Amino acid sequence: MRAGDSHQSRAQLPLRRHPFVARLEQFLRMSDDDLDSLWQLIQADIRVSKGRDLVVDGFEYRKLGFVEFGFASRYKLLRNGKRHIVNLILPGDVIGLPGSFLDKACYSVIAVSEMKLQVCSINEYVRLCYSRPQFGLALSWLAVQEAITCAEHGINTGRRTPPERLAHFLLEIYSRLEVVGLASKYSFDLPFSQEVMSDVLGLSVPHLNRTLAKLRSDGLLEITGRRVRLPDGKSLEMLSHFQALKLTHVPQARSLVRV
Amino acid sequence: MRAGDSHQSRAQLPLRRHPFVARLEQFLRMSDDDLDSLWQLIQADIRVSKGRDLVVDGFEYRKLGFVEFGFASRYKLLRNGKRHIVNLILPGDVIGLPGSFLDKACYSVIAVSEMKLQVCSINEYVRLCYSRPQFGLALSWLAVQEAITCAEHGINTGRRTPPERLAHFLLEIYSRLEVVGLASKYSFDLPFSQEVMSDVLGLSVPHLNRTLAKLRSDGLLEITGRRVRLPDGKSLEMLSHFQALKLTHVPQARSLVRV
DNA sequence: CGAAATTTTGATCACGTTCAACTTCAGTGG
DNA sequence: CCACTGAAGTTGAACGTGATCAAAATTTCG
Repeated sequence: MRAGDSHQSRAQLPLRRHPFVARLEQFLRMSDDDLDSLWQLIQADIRVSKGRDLVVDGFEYRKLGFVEFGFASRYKLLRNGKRHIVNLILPGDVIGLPGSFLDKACYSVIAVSEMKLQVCSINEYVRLCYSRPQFGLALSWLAVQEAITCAEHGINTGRRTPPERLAHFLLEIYSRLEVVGLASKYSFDLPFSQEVMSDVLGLSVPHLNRTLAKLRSDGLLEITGRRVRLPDGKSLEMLSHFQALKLTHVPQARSLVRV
Repeated sequence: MRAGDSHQSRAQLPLRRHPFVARLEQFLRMSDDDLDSLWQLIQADIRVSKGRDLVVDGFEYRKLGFVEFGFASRYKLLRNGKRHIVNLILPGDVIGLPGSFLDKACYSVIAVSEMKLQVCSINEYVRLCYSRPQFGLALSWLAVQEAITCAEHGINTGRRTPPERLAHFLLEIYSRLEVVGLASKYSFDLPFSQEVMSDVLGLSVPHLNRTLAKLRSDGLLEITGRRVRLPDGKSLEMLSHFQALKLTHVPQARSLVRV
């Protein structure tokens, strides 16, 4: 933890406990030195209030933002007035993926709650990748995870019934929050309105509401205020064909002996 | 082209003309030397016949396959017997993304036509990333592109009407084929049965068929055998809210001067 | 406390699924 | 060469699901 001390005041929590780092550690072993070189890229701590736009569809965005806390949604507005939420952004997620890889962002990102994030420029990050290639690989791993999440959303809306979709959604959020220490024992805080969830799942608000009621009456879901509990996780997993992702570790340079 | 000559016999076409290289060149400048070091990873040329499984859901897969020609589909079978195709794999695409990043692949890949691909082990590729970090970045760019494609499929099935979906799908395939030189002037060969397309779009086969008929009668689509023509690309783009992806270039090491 | 946002309930209706039959086409062997 | 086969494409009718619209109930927040 020694190497990170110089930046503690900015990060305001031990680096190793930042949810983004917790996520990286799923698949990448980082020395204190690695961690420190990553943190030196951070240009600013940003606080964002609920409802603020972070990325706007059609405009250039060339930063990476590591979410320390708070929630956001990445969405696209269609010409017919409908909105589709491509992915929800949770603590530990990166904002600017995929926006920073495009001339112009193709989705918007809006804060769903008060948020705090650390921001660096994408060019700084790429420079780091040239000196420490494992960060380029880490970025690949993150992007692959993003791709899988989106693919599952496609399966949800394409081929699953509304109760299956909702069950899958709840389990996905649960498992993503668990990785960063914000959920355990099938229980977590769900800071999303039903309108947001319906735009993720491709359902109308009334129908989502009825679907929630159904899962509740089937004993698969309990809601108290913002708190969600899944009393029978296994049944939910069966119902929704949910499988937790197990990412491999990024191989380390020295372990890759030429055959 | 000098540097690649030693491997010409294996690649069987000039390296620069391989569709995967054409795709990479969208966003990465590669020297002959870079290209050669990539091609040295190739362990085998593989030919696959129609209907063969390349990746199987639930099994380990630790390779990258660069498609020289032919088509495949990446799909998941649900317990209720339905199938959802997460993405179609075209010439220039990579097989094993995302499968190689997981303990066990979470989707299957099946050849939809005769195929040919060049294969290397994922570990060999990662080793290359440590010596030439731009390949790690390239992998990120590819994964981001994959994520965006999947996200658009989610929007398709979540919030677009069947004609919009189909229009978007046709334009997506067109623009992906165009990048690798297999389509031009809004015309291309579409080697997918209606059953495949319906599993991409989350529609039943009869309804997809009627939707095809509708686009045809609206003068937005002409089909002769396998050949597809989109007589009014602009209207299709309007109808489906389609936007071509413009990926940024991967910054080169020397262009990233510290501020 | 009042205003606004969110959640819940109800009634109607259109869209897309399902299932079935029929057609067309490509490939194969008699 | 034509008959046969199986796959792919096309069409039709009936049904059910989830959207839509509207209104009431509840919660949140200024």
